[in-house]
Amino acid sequence: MTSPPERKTGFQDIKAEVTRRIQEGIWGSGTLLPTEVELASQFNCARATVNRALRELADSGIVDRKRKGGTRVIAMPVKVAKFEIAIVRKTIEALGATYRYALVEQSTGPAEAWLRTRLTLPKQVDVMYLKCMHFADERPFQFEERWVSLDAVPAMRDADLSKEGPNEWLLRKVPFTDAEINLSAVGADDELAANLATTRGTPLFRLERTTWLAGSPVTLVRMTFRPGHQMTSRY
Amino acid sequence: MTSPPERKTGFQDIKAEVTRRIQEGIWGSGTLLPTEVELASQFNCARATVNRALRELADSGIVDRKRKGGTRVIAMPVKVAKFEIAIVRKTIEALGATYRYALVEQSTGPAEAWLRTRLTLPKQVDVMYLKCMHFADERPFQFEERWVSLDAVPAMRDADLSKEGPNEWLLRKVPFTDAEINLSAVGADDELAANLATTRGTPLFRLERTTWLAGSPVTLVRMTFRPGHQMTSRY
DNA sequence: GAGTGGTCTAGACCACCAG
DNA sequence: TGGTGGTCTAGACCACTCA
Repeated sequence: MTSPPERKTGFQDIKAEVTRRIQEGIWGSGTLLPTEVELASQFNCARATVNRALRELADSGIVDRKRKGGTRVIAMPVKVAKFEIAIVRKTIEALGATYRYALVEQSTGPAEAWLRTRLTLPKQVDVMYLKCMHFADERPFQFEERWVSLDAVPAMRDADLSKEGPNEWLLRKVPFTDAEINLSAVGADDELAANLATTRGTPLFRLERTTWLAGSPVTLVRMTFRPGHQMTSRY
Repeated sequence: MTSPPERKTGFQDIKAEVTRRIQEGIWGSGTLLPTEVELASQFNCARATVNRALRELADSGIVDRKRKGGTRVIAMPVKVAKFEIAIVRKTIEALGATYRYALVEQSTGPAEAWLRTRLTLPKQVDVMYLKCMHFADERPFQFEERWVSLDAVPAMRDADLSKEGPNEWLLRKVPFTDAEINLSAVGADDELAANLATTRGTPLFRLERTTWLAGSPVTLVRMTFRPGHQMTSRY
């Protein structure tokens, strides 16, 4: 026989096969799939193998699983897109450009009302306010504004941010448990225009991230990118 | 003894404990974690349980795993943010608003050069071009432009898009295997300004998605949102 | 070559929830 | 309340890769 190696049925094969059946309409929207036991029998493998395959499909938002209810093909899938949020330096280096960082401004003072609201901060907490620039091949790439709770990160007072950006400093020093990311489009004001070498009103892509450590707010960062910046994801 | 229920150690407990140790700096950046066998022994559970915990942490971008190399804490983690991309109607209904859809324009013709490039289309393929609007409580919410390969979706020619948006129609009829999502900020041109009830130059948030079915391009959709729109993700 | 993670198995018990 | 998925176990073999 010239039969090829013929690998055994793995969870990846099952994922592929189930996906195929859904995509080809064999199992249309809302269809109730066979139980794990049945599928295991059909695929001639252990139930755990089927379980892993279906569990991962559920994670991807392809099917919905309920105890006793079985596994169903999701009718209008809420697709989940994963975006990789790397630190700016990595992003720039990935573009093949040379990275440079510059601290523009640094100050400390009590948190303003809007910031306390945004961070869920108790009254009267000191925050450090930072402005910095990230360059790619000496051209402006990203303007960063950041507010750091000195209550959560007292060591920030003594941080040397002349060489290393606050992002990397914080990543090294302070862990966080929760984050909220917010994407939007804004028009350049005079400061943004000046820093990003563009004109007032230019549409710019902005990413804001708020992070907490065990319920306590750590930092809010507002990153505004040079004109034309895009975020991309494949799945 | 008044000992509490004391659930057995599960993979979730292990995930939590490992996460804690990383966050508290017990296992700093780059640290090599104990092997699965060792951890299983420490946690008094089966290796498979540790395996699942560590595998999921690797999926989250917290640790890096290599055969023979062991499991390491990632130094500068590339955070993965998951954004839910629901159909517009769902998004609007989730806001508690009433959804309305309107088809603005529809035409069919050969694909232009830029589109062929964008979709990896072979020469001379007919595409359907669509413009539609999505309203929330009768106010403009999203302007949608779409190009559909009639080669991949011949049934599109006969689709009734007067009541249902092309997005929902396609989701019901045509599966896809791969997608690329692109986020950017654009300034409103005259058409966008008119459709989204704003003024020329207003910064707008845009989401473009290209989808393929088994390597063949299906559709490219360009969704531009009303001023102030944001996308949010928590993790 | 040897150590590590990747995966599968066969069986078991449990928790949730639709009928 | 019974059926279904959720999870764990103890063991096994394999595949990658580092030294």
